This record gives sequence, structure tokens and C-alpha cells, in this order.
Amino acid sequence: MEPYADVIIDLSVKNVDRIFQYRIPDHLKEFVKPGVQVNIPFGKGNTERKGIVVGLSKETDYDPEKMKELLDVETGAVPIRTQMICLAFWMKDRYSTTMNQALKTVLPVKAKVMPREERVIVSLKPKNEIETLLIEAEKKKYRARIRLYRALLENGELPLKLTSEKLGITAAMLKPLVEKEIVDLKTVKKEPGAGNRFPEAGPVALNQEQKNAAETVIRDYDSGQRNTYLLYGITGSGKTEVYMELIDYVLRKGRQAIVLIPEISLTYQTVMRFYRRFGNRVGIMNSRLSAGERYEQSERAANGEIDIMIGPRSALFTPFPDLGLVIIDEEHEGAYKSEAAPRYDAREVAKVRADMSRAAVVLGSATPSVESYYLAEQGEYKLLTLTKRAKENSRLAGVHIVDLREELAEGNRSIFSRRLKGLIEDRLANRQQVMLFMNRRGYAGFVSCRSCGKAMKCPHCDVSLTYHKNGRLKCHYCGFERPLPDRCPACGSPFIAPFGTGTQKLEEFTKREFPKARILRMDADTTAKKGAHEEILATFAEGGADILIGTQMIVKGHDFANVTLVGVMAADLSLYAPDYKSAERTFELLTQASGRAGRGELQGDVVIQTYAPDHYAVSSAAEQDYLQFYRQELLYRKMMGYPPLVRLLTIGLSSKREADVIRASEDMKRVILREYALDGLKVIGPVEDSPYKLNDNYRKILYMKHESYDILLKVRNCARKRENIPDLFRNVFVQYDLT
DNA sequence: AGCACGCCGACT
DNA sequence: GTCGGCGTGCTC
Repeated sequence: MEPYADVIIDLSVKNVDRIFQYRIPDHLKEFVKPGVQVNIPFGKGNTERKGIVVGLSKETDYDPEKMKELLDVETGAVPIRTQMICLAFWMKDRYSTTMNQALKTVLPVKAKVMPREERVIVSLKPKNEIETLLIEAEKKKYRARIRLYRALLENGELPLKLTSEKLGITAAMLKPLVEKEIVDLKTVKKEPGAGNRFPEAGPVALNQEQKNAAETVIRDYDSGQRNTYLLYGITGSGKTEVYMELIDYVLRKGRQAIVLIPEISLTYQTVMRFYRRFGNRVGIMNSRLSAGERYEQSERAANGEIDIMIGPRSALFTPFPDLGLVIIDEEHEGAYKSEAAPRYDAREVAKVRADMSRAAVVLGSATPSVESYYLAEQGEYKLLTLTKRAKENSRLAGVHIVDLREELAEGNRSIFSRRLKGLIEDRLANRQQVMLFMNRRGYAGFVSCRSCGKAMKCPHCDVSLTYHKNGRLKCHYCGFERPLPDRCPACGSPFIAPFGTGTQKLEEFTKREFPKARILRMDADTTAKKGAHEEILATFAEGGADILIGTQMIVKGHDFANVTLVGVMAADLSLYAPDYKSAERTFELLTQASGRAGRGELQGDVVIQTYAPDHYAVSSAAEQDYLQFYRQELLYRKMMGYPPLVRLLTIGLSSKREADVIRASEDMKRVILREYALDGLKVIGPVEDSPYKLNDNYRKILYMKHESYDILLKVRNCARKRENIPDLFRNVFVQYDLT
């Protein structure tokens, strides 16, 4: 009875996505256990490949004579891995991916750990001198220095990397300060806890609502119950304090916590808040970390060097040995659903992972997703509500809806309504700041021929190219770029005109309308450079501009005390997207945008310009009334038969050859209808995805609706089986999304 | 993914 | 005659 190692090989190809068994040489016996990485000979040429041991078996169906031996074992594995492998098994079925891909998502990739050193900026002067320097810098408007001194006053020692990224501080700017011996750059050995950050701030006193919320969770926990909670708290109600209270509680139980945050809101301020409360027990994950650093973070978590991990959805797979709590902040954010390979939903996976280690899950949001609130109503989640603003002095902004149709009817052809224009002028006169928000990128950004009317299209995708100020045309989907042609490629006419992207265009109009205002623009183009994001926000925060123009990214996260006016240029732009969630998304964006005005002591105003003033997504956002929106939206979903009232299976098919994708999608529909017609299954499509052609692939979608998740699961498995018909699906890529 | 086997056209 | 094109199938 010789045990064999069951191995999944590191190849994401269907045919090899199964268990291969290997004999274990004697000298490796003690190291081979589920979860370890092994090197194995594979295929005709015995090419050396990596694999992961998922189990040990006593028996085999395979000819033991032909069975090969393991070559090598990667040592140093931890038992938590077994749990993570179980999680991968679950994900493989749930999201229909290969086992290999599921494993890769769940297990940290072993990578070379770069030297355990980091560069830090240390202050050489005492606090009061820095304060003097700060005042000087403020006088001279040295913006980068102001940021640096402020940070130094708070912290004394700043890791260079974090600082340069989050505060937009460059080497050139530091040089003179080093020469003047104000600061020094030191290379320090990274302590196990990444620097000597000790908790500086104790717990904050919670208000009654916050206490109630935290105590509900703690009571359940103490009585052995583990639930998923939906913490619905209006903007500014202090959800983070509740999170911290709960984290503190599980930490005292000797367990660990994971905090998921959408990447975009993982700001310097957020990170610092956690450091101040929990000191060096906090680990941070973000996409900027190298593979080595990420691996190191996982190791520290597995070894018990840290207890809290903050990061985007991938931080969910932090191998904590005794996970006690998972927090998902801004629960409604789309970023929690993966777009790539295992298209997992972090909220779902969190629940499964939490169940495995007897942990609780807390989802928090000011505008919960309709799905989550529905689950809370159904009793699936426990609802915790915060209705009061934690800071007394912050007042709700006054919201004005402007009907753009009326503006036009009354002869105003500008993109600024009279009301918005008037308020901007008022703010400029009072030296207060304004944010102008355009909720769609690339709006009217295409280039068309004035003779034949044809728009310039991407040769690889079924979308118009977008004109950029540098005179080039870009595809926002695949990155294709070309110069603006002198003549229309279709008819040869020389009269072709660029329109400028939405935000660029808005910037131009704003300059024309308010020539004296200092304007900053923030969108995908201006933030392409690393660190530009933080730089722009920091500049604006310090009063380096009067008006900030931008897309979604300006309304998420940051609070600016001096912003007292937010203008939404065209609220309904995102309302008519071909997607059942478009109203929800519009509501979220408008609510967030409105929340940006009047975060400080000054009274704020919000102007929402729209062609659909009566749409409930617009009106409820204006009234900051989530429940009103939720009720309406649920009615709409019920009427139309959309989730969460029915379950939805989306099958996406794509192929380089249009004929193949048409044939395959029609075939799949036929087979599904034949097998499941009696079960009351609704099949819609195949319809063209948008864009239809992307990266040279033609894309079709099939939608299937049914009340029962299990039926749709069966449908999906039936469809997957159909994929094995080689001549129909050989060149067709299929992916599934089951909601 | 790689590699081998195998069945057709083009060239030494 | 044989070299090499890639379509097909297998890998513990």
C-alpha cells in the first residue's frame, strides 16, 4: 500500500485539468501533503512542470508500472493551505474554471522576496522646527513640502515608497531638504511589523447607534453564532469605527481579521487610520506590491506576525491560521466581482471562507447593493443600521435638480445650466472649491466624417475610436492607437472632425466660461502615470485648483473640506446602459457625488443636471433616500424579472470567427431549450455583447432566467458538457456567470 | 502547454 | 522518394 500523490498540474488547459498521480520517493515522503507545490515530469518529453498536491490516495486506476515519480517538493507549507485548497475546489465548481486557475487565485504565488529593507524618510529636526518650516512652506506655497511636513508631524518616520506614491513626493523634491539636513533618507531593515508603528490612538467613543451595531455582532459571536451582517450606514455615520471595534474584539479572542476595500478607496488616510489604532499588527495588500512582497505578506499572515490584512478582493485569500472576521467595506462596489478568469464574487467567497473557519462577515455600505439589501430583508443577512452622522457639524448638502430640456427650451444651449453657472460663479468669488462630475468617459469622444457621417472605428473592436488631445485616436477597449487621418477612410473627404472626450470637452467649456478659474482634470488619461491619481487629489485638497473635473474616480473616497459645490453634468448618461443594474449604478454615483459637497463646516450645494428629472434613480439620490430607491428598484426588477427576484445565468461566447460564434450560440440555445423547456426556464438571446467585436473576437450572450438556482446550475452543467462537441466549440471560448 | 504521430503537398 | 506543413490526441 503505497500512497500516491494526487497532483494538479500548472497548466490552464481543459484536458489536463484533472488529477494526475505520482509515486512519492522515500526521501520526500515526510514533505508531501495537501497544499505543497511539487515538481513533476510531465508528458512525452518528461518536461519538468510545477503542480500542487491536492491529496494522497492509497489506490489508483492507473497502471502503477507507468506511474512516474515526483521530482521535488517545495518545503515550508502550512496547514492553512489545506483549507484554502478546499476553497479552491468550491470556487472551481461555483465559477466553472479550471482547478489550476482556482488554486492560483487562492494560494499565494511563491516568489523571490526582495531584500527585507526599506527606505524611510526620517525627520532630523524636532517637532516645533518642522512646524515652523511648515508655516514657511505654506507662505511660499511649496505644495509638496507642505504635504511632507504635515505627514512628518503626524509620523516622524515615513516609508519612502508609500510616501512617494500617496503624497506625490519625488526624489528631486527631497534632495534640497536632505542637503539642508532637515530630513534624512535611511535604509532600515524591515522589522517583522514593517517599521516601528505602534498604536497611537485608542478606541474612539462610539455613539449609541454604533455601539448597538457592534454589540449585536459581539453578542452573536459570544453565543457561538456566526452570521453575515449588512451594515447600512449613511455617509459619515462612522462605519469604520464599528469595523475597528469588531476587529479589536476578534483580535482579543486571538483570531485574525480581513478588511476588504475597493482598490480605489485604499487611500493613505484609510491605511493610517488602521495603523494608528492597531500599529504593526496591520498588513496592507495592494496591486502595486510586487509578487515577492505579496508573498511575504502572506507568509507574515500565516506565521502570525500580523492579525489584520487590508486590501482589495484578493486579500480575501490571506492565509490567516484562525480567521475570525471578514469586513467588506463599500459592499456595493463592482470591484468585488472579478472580471478575469475565476470570475468570483468576493462577497460570496468571503461567506464560504468564513464558514470554513467559523468567522463572521460584515458587509458595509451607504448605498447597499440591491442584492444585499434584499438578502437582509429575507433574513439571510442581519441588518445593522446607522442613521446619524457621527460628526454633528456636517450638514447635508442642498440638492437641486435641473431639467436640461427646460434649459434648452428657454434658450440656454450651454452645457452649464443657469443655476450651476450661477453657483460656480458664487463659489469662485468666495474662494471655495467646485467639483464637476461627468459620469461617463469617452462621451462624444469619437471622430466622424462630416461628408458621409461615418465614425472612425477600431479595426479590432466594434467601437468608435476616441480622440485624444495629442492628436491620436485610441480604442478604450483594446488600446489600439492611430493618428488622426487627413481624409475619411470611407469616402475620402478631408472634412473630418474630432469632438474631444467628455471630460476634455468639459474642461474646454469650463475654461471658456470661467477663464479665471484654475482647473484640474482627473480621468483615465490624466491618471495613466503612476502616482498621478494621488498627485491630482493632493493638489486639489491643498487648494491648488478651484475646479476639479472628472469621471467616477473623483467621487469615490476623498473628502475635501473646502468643496461646497458639486455639479453632475448629465446624470442620465449612465442610466440607459444596456444592463439591468444601470439604475442602481446611477443612484450610487449620484449619491456619492452629492456626498462630496459640504464635508466640512460650510454649507454645500449639489446641482444634478438631467434629462430625466423624474426617474426614481435621480430623484431618490437627490433626496439621499436609499430606501425609497430600493423599493422602486425592487418593483422594477420584479416587473422585468431580474435578480435578485430571479436567478440569472449568463453564458458569454466568443470567437475570432463570427460564423462560429453564431453557430455555437444558436446550438447552445437549442440544446438548453430541448432539455429544460418544461421547467419554465426563460432563454433570451443570443444577443450581441457590447461591444460586439472586442480584440478581434465576436461576442454573443445568452441569458437564462429561473427562480431556482439549482435548475440554472444544471443548465450550466449541461451547457458545459455541450462544449465538448469539438467541431462546434473548437474555436469558441465560453464563460459563465451565475447570479 | 508541449510533444509525437500521422496524413497530404512541394521540392531535392 | 522525402521533408515539413499543421490537425489531432495524449500526458500519471
